Amino acid sequence: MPERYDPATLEQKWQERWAADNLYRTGPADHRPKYYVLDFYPYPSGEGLSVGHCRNYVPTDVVARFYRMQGYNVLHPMGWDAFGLPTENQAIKTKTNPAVLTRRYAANYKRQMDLIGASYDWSREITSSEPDYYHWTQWIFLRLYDHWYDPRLDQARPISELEAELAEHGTARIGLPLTERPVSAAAWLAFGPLARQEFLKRFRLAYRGEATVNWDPVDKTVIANEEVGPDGKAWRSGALVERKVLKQWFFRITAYADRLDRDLATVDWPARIVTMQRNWIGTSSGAEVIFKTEQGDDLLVFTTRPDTLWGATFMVLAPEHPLVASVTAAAQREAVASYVAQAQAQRALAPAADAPEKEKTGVFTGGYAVNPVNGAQIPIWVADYVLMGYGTGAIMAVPAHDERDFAFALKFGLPIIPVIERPDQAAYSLLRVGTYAATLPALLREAGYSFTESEGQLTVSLTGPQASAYAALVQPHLSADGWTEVVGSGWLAIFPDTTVAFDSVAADQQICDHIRTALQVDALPSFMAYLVAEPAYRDIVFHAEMGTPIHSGPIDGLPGTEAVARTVAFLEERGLGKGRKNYKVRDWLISRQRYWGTPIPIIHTEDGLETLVADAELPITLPGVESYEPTATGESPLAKIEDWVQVALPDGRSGRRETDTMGTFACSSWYFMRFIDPRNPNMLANPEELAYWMPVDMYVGGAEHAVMHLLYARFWTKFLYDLGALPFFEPFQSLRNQGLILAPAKEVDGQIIVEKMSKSKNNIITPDEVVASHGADALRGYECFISDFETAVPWNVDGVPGVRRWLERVWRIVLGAEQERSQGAEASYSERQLQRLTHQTIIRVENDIRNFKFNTMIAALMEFTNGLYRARDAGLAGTPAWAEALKTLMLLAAPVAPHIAEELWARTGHGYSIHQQAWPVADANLAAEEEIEVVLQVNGKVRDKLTVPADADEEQLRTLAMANERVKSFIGERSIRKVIVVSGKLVNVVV
RNA sequence: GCCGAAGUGGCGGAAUGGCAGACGCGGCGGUCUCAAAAACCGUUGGGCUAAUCACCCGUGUGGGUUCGAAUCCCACCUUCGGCACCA
Repeated sequence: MPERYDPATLEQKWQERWAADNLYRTGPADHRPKYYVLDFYPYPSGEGLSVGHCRNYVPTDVVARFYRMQGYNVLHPMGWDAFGLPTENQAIKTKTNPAVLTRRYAANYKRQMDLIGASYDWSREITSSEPDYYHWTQWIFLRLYDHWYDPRLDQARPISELEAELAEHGTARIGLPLTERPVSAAAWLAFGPLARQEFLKRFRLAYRGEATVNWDPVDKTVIANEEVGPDGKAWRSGALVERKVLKQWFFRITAYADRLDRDLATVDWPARIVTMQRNWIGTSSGAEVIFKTEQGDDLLVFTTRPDTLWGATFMVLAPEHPLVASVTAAAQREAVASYVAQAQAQRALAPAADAPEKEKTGVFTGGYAVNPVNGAQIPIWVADYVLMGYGTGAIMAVPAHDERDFAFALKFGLPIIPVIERPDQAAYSLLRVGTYAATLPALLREAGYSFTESEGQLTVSLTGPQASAYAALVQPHLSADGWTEVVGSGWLAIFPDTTVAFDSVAADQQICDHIRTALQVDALPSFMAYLVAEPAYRDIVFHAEMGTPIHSGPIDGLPGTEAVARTVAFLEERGLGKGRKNYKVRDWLISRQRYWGTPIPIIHTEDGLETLVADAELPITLPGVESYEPTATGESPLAKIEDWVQVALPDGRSGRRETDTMGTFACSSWYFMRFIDPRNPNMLANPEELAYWMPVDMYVGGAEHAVMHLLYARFWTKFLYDLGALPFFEPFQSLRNQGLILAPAKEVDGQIIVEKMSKSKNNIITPDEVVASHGADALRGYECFISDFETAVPWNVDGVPGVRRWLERVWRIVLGAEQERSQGAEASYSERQLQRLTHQTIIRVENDIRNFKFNTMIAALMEFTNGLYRARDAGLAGTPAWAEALKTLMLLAAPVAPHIAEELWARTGHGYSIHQQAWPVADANLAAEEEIEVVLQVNGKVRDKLTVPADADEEQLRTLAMANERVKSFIGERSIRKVIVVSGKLVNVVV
């Protein structure tokens, strides 16, 4: 009997040997093809790794080992995304330096990664909280600050080039949006330094703007969104969170929005991630539109839906809008003044975060503007739901297709005219009790309309195109004082004497007059106000979707996106507006009022100017201090450290350092480049090495990073590309997301409960405990085998022993085939069959690794092992096919089970190391089947199976099928309508 | 609310237009053993049945496309992930 498989001893032995030999050290660029396989940058927490994290690290390790055996130069590094809130909070709590905590946590992660046999090149380990790393985060910040985005060249350029252009031409050639105030060359030259700084802020890719933070009034600190409960109270203090506006740093990612969207076409990523990024960026073709006031002023609005312009029935100005005074008619002056004053008073009281939507308020100015597309006079209102800081501070209101405008129009009785067809074309018509003839229901049924009846009231469902036919059918059967309408699509008001299309403000008035008379009421502000009050119509009166325009003159009937383009062209031809792409994505807020982050290399001088820290002064390091407690002012703890904050500039001026630090997304936006040349003191990374190794070939991590991290990293990569620092513009060629591993399912009161692993639930399973009981190879195998790679799945404690049993079987079949035989009957298995299985398995395993099907890769290896047992019982041990099969099994198992593979390799007399061997090459001829099973179906049901030569053609299959007794009996007397033959698969006889 | 996914035996899953349930866990029966464990062999979706013959049903629910649907389309239900200061 061979020695028992003892993972604890042999795993430790080989891990020490591999480390001593630097087996996984990656050299510089060479002649070989490269493969860069990277895990998402982990944040080392005090809790260490769970088996859930290993779902990421094991598969990438399998891939790295596989590509090494394929002859690639493989880069497989690991480092630590170490700045951030959890460590800082822990530091405050335990009064320990966060750098010390980080090193402790990272060392533990590294120990665990070694424990599971991960083949990282630790000589390239990086930590983003170390000065030699964040030096280059700061370096990139300085370049962002010093560049602007030129839309004409579609790339970043030095800000000095913008200054030169401004001095010569002003903004005339830059193509500013209409909303941006232009500046002439003379005006620019007349600007003082502060005015220039303010102006350039609008262009810089890193700039200081204003943003609202969550303010905890008890702890007197800025807190993260996740530290605010759903009730708007701070987790720690329980205080009601307030909002506070601070000056903060942003990166102008919006400048790159178009390229970030466009270049998604060049990457191999899961489709859902691409879609999520596209939705996040949210490109839409909007327009700036000029409305003329009665006084002849231009009233500029921005709209994301130019296709709805014909439905703009009023305008709304923010209370602070500069034109409020001039458009207000004398009669309304007092009302407007008092509303504006009230709105301003209210704004001073910062509303709580996510306050429930309050009732709309507003006041009519008495003034009108002209809708540029149809010349309609539309009233101008003032309301506080329009914000001066957003867009132009004025909107065109399209109440039929914008929810806020809809609510506002209903409240103030303004007309609402639908101008976009519902995509589903659904419509309802309500026939009220006593308004129609008794014969009508039968007629409707006969005509094919479906309707429901309730207490004599009929609700008919139809579609827009049926509206006029429906009107013609119903009208003669309405009682003299009755009426009905088609609502949702088709839009008609049907009276006994006339049918009115609901297509304009005039029609709205006409319909209202009719209904007023019939209902004998005095006031009915709009047809829509009447419809909304009718429960049957509640869900169909309003929609905000894209669709085909109606009641919109020249764009009627055009598909949505074309309608937008046509409208923009219409406006531009007549000088009434300008197309402008609009993005949902907002600029990236980078400031954190925290200690534990990368310092921002900016100095604020006494005269109010921002000064860059010189490259030679980098890195600006964090001061070592005792206390990381936040200040009471909202500034970061750094602000209290006077000897760090105060700086004297070489020119004699004095200044204060920026005390905000960068959020950690900055660190993780370029780390994949630092791994390529991690110790370079002179530059971010050597350009030749970058050119060889980038982009990352395979990037693997959780789908929770689908949007932000990936978008930010892509943004920085494109920026560095524009600078000429990189020869590529997409950082991650292929991306895969592993599914979450949940805690083992448990049964409570008959209910199966599955939860996330978490410390608070005390249900974390660590790799340490699994390795201790079953070994790293069994853990690795089960991580692969547990489920499809991308699927979330609960851990099953019985799964690891199953994989362990497989490893035991591999151990015994390789080392002790001759000694052991099954007691069962003599098996029949040929050498040729074994050979075929060997080569089929090579193909399967290889394809599965390439396609991230690690679960079926393990299944293939298990089937191979089962086949070897059958072959042994058939007496094949010792044959050439047997020797080839065993060698192949060890090589194919090496990526997933590196320790046992290395041990067996050594014990079977092969040279160290199996991980430096070439991957076996499959022979397609040896793998080919000679005979295949073909299914015979009658009417799609399997009735028999035939074994035929693999190369049997369609005609042979058809003949065999028609001659088959079972097929004949199922056909019986019926005649054959069709015979479908799929070579190599089946014959289906249709009767 | 908005955006994005996923629903298949007792359990994890395989099959992505062509034999549903590969592989493993668990269960059942057996071999070995004084016995147990381990290991090995066999069996294991449901119904009907003397039967492991045959037949019928079966991939969240309802409809559709097709000679043929777990797979494609529509609607619904349920569950999960993200939503910009956790990373």
